[in-house]
Amino acid sequence: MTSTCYKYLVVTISRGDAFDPDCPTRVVLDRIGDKWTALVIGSLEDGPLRFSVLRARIGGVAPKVLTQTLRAMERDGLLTRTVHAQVPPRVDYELTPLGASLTGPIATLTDWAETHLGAILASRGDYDAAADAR
Amino acid sequence: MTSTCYKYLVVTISRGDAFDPDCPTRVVLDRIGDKWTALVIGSLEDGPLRFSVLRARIGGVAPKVLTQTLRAMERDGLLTRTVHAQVPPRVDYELTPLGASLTGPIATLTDWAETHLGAILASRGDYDAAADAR
DNA sequence: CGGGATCCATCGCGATACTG
DNA sequence: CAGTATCGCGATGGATCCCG
Repeated sequence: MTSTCYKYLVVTISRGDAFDPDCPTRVVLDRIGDKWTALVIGSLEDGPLRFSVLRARIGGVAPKVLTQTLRAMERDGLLTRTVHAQVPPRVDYELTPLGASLTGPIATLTDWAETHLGAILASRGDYDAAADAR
Repeated sequence: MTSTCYKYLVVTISRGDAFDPDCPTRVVLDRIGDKWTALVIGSLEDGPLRFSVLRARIGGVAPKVLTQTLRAMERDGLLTRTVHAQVPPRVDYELTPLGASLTGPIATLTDWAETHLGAILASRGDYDAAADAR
């Protein structure tokens, strides 16, 4: 961790305002840390999808919430929203280059998660067992 | 994104239960996506710190919330909590190898965030300006 | 000093119903 | 089809007070 951004994080920590809304890591974490954004990115990796298909692929997401997620991502320039003037309505969502480039960092996180999930789950088991014993 | 974990994500998506609590990416995202965990990891990178120092370094975090964060991280095996039997009490927190290894993926995310923050903020500005115009 | 206990504000998220 | 409107729950995070 030697990037300027990390320095920024350290600096903001020492300044006591690490939650400066312009802290890059915070901005990104607030976006992909929500419940559906990472899943949307994964679903759109192979190409554009329309609203209903996206909704079916992800499963279990309420229309309102999916709309919220997509709007936030559009606002951040992660995807484009294309309305086709026809009946019935058809709206396509497609990752921008910016959004597609986020798959890299997510993959890194995903690889780490896959490698270490066992350790995390085991640690949780131990911790809870020790707590129960008391 | 060709890891097994990503396949797992895709599979769980197609199964409609992508929020299976055992989805590795979800577990990790739920932890580092919270408000303070990433900051704690950054603060502990250079060595162990005691509670009060950690609290001062991060700034703006309530004792209760910091305790919650540290306990969750301890439960997941990301750090160790060492109570020194002395008066006044002294408790040290230190990253485990597992916790330290998380700095890699976080750095990747941080680098991406630093590189693209400008584009995100610009996109937000455009989006909001267009919305205001209406 | 390092919390535990309690109360509380906020907000993400979800279920349901309705519409251009 | 692709949303919007409304209602409301539950979890996170915070403020305050207290204790070993």
